[in-house]
Amino acid sequence: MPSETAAKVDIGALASLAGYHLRRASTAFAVDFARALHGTQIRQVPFAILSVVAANPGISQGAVGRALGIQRANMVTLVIELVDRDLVARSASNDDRRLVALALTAAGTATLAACLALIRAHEEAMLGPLSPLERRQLSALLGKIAERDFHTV
Amino acid sequence: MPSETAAKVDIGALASLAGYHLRRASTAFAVDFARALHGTQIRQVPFAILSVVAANPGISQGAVGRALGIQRANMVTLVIELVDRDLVARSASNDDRRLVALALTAAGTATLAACLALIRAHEEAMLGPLSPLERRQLSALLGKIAERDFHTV
DNA sequence: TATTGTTATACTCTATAACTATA
DNA sequence: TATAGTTATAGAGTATAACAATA
Repeated sequence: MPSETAAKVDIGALASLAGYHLRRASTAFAVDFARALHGTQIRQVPFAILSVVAANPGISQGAVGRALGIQRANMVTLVIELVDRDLVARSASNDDRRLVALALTAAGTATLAACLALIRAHEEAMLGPLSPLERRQLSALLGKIAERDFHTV
Repeated sequence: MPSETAAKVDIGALASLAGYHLRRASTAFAVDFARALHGTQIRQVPFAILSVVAANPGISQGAVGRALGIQRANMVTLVIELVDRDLVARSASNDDRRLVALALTAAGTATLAACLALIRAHEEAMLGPLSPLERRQLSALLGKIAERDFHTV
């Protein structure tokens, strides 16, 4: 009987946990993000890096990681990917030769803009059921939660 | 100069994206969940399975997966882990011999209760900065977003 | 000593494809 | 033919430890 579709199962204690709903909503966004940006080959985390580098030309690799909650060790592979795709350029800092300075290439700037347009449409679709007031409320509430010491993007 | 602590870097366009804040908040919850339940060896996804099975004794493995957005293939390993730890018991359904019926063992019931107490404290800490009204608002808003066809936990 | 970037490695979660046994 | 469970495998994100170069 194919008419059994979605049986609406009771999820128990889970229903009262904010962490669970946060996880489901976040994953839903991630899935739709991947769908919306499939053509660009840009994923959520690399996009976040592009956004931070664009806002801070010459920023060090480590500083980008700290801003996004990405560990040093994991930044390496992510940056290499962006450099290999010619979206980000690396240069040695003169002041402190331990630092690697990052900046967007022309292609990186163009890609960021193109992605942003796709992401705006994706967000609009995902937030569809929310009024402008509710969207502001959501942002404010999430901000209060995540405004701490966290690691990890 | 160690006083540079958290340089408050501008994250650019990211700051206006609900998906980004959702991801950060969700990850923050996941990290603290792992910390709070470290002693129990129970992770977010296995806990979700325990919760659904507890609320629906005898439910099939596939139905649990559909309720939580976990794919059939991925349910297998997760259920095996819970069975190996004697938290969940499997039995063959009489009506439809393709189905595997799941139920909590006594140990599973006890573990679920113990985890829930730890999770309540963890949620209380994570939602600390939110008033009771704001918590209800957050739940309602997340519910509106995730109330769709999604897959994936 | 402390920090940056790096390498190596492991674990969790998620995804797809193909197989079997039942229906 | 369709579904449930399974197996195998891969990709993405995140975690820790240890090393070299530099401060």
